[in-house]
Amino acid sequence: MPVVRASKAFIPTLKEAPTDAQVASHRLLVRAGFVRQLGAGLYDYLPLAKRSLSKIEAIIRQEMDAIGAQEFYLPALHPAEIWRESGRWDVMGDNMFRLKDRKGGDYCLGMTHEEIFTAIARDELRSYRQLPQVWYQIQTKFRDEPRPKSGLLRVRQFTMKDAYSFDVDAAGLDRSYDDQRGAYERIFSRCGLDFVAVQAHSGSMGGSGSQEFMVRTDAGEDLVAACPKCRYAANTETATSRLEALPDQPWEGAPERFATPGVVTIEALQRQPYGVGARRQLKTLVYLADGRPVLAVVRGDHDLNEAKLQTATGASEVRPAHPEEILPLLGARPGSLGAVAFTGAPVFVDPAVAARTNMVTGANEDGFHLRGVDVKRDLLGHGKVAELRTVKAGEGCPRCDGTLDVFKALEVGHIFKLGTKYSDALRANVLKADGVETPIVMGSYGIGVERILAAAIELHHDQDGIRWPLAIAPFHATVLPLGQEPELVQAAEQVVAALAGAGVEVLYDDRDERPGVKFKDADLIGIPVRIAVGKKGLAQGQVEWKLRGSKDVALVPLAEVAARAAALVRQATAGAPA
RNA sequence: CGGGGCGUAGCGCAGCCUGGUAGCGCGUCUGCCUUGGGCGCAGAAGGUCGUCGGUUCGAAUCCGGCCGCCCCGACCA
Repeated sequence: MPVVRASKAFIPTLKEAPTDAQVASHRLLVRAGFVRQLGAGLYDYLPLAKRSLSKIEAIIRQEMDAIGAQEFYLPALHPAEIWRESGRWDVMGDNMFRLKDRKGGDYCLGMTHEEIFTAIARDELRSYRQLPQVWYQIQTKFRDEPRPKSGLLRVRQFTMKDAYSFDVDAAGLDRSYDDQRGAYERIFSRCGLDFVAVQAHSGSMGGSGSQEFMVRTDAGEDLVAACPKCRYAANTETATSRLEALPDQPWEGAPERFATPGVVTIEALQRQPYGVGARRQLKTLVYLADGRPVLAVVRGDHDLNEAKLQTATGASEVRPAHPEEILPLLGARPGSLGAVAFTGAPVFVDPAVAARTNMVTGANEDGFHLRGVDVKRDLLGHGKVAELRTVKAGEGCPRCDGTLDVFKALEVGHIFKLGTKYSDALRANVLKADGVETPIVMGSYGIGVERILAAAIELHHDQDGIRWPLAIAPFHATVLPLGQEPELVQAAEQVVAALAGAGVEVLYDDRDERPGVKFKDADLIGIPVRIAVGKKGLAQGQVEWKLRGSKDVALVPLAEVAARAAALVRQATAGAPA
């Protein structure tokens, strides 16, 4: 095992981090000399980072290979045609980096590789006998994120392990999907991450089902709803909850229009003289789904979830309508909108209000509302029930009698049952045993490599720096001679040689620095085992053994450290498939 | 895309309001000193003040355009 000497290594640590680093992983990666920023969402990975990233990739490879997945390496530069075939050249919009070649042909930088892998399957797979196939690669992806942020957590160029499964039928897909899920659990565990697998929104990938692997951290951008009593856990983009049924006072006859001058908020309608509780109001929101207007109706005190609206409409993109788009459509401004008897656009109604009666909503006339609205009678004739609202912490679990917890989380992996969306689009078919041609049933499975790195730091750090899980630490151990005296240096080099001989990866801090500097850097970089060689200990033939995660310092005979470190490394990196 | 902030030495910042000398800390280099938690002393190097234009005798400072970066709201590994 080669030894790295700190005096020669490029490990540019900093006393102060740039102020624009907001999250712990970003701050520490910069301070500890792992990364530097090149541009918005673009990072230089320096040698320390490269070492850790390579370890993460190695774990991913081992687990992929263990379930029979085969590694590929495909281009990151794609001709536009293949994306046009699947229809995603347009769907991906501004998130895709696009460019032209010298002849004027359209190209893009790959955001993901469903199209490319599916094209290979289409061209090469003919028979069900060749299935299942599970293919993967570890490769660079490019996404022109509207807002890169949080260091490595949201960037424009990143490394993804993406895998694709090809089966004859849904049962085969289920098996491939389960294999991947198992591999993902082992990968994240081995990388030292606590994670939860949650039910997820499929977004632009399409398909029937998907799960995200989430790391619970405030640095994350997703919200997960989870039940501590049962296994239920879902991204709030799909999570549902159990709500108490609300009693409604009876109301005879048709809705009644009443004047509400100047009232344009739920809040205002709650106040006197109206006194209409938010839970008795219908909130009507106007959105454009792929450019076409739609209405979303939720309870007054509930929040619309745009991802759910996207699912309900089947659109690839939804956005709130501008006020000037709303007025001509509904004849009123926001604040007086309602969906009663409105057929000018599709209407979606949240289940929480589907059975309600005697509700109040806008009359589509500025300054007027309607009361006595019976949702089933007045809205569901033309409208459709669809999950639209965002669940909140404290609501009932939809699966048991528990109470939902809602927390922030970072997505590190996502697995999808794609079905035949891409095989249909690209005509990737095989012949079944009965001689009939059938579209290949696909799954797609992604892991963000740099996100694992950053997530591990979010989970494992303290005031002094990073506390790497041993399996993905840039080095297993660091050896610090606490002075330049020949006997110290000689003893340190003896320890270093023994460690290297025992298969331990060592950073040897041979710099002519004061002990304080070496201790600070060792803590900052976060190497799991620190072996300090000082005069006092050496007089007894001992060196200091300290683990980054603990306060305890042990004196260990010089001759025993290597075996001790090797045992620790063996134990911590166990779990690799044979 | 909507809103806010910033751009001055490698890093962190002051100077700008009220135009005229570009400064501080850390880091770097040299020497001495020190050697168990980012020591101490002395000396030194290092800046087209993001960029283009305007105002002015004179612009880091005032005005305008552009570029870049960060943060807050809608997207994803």
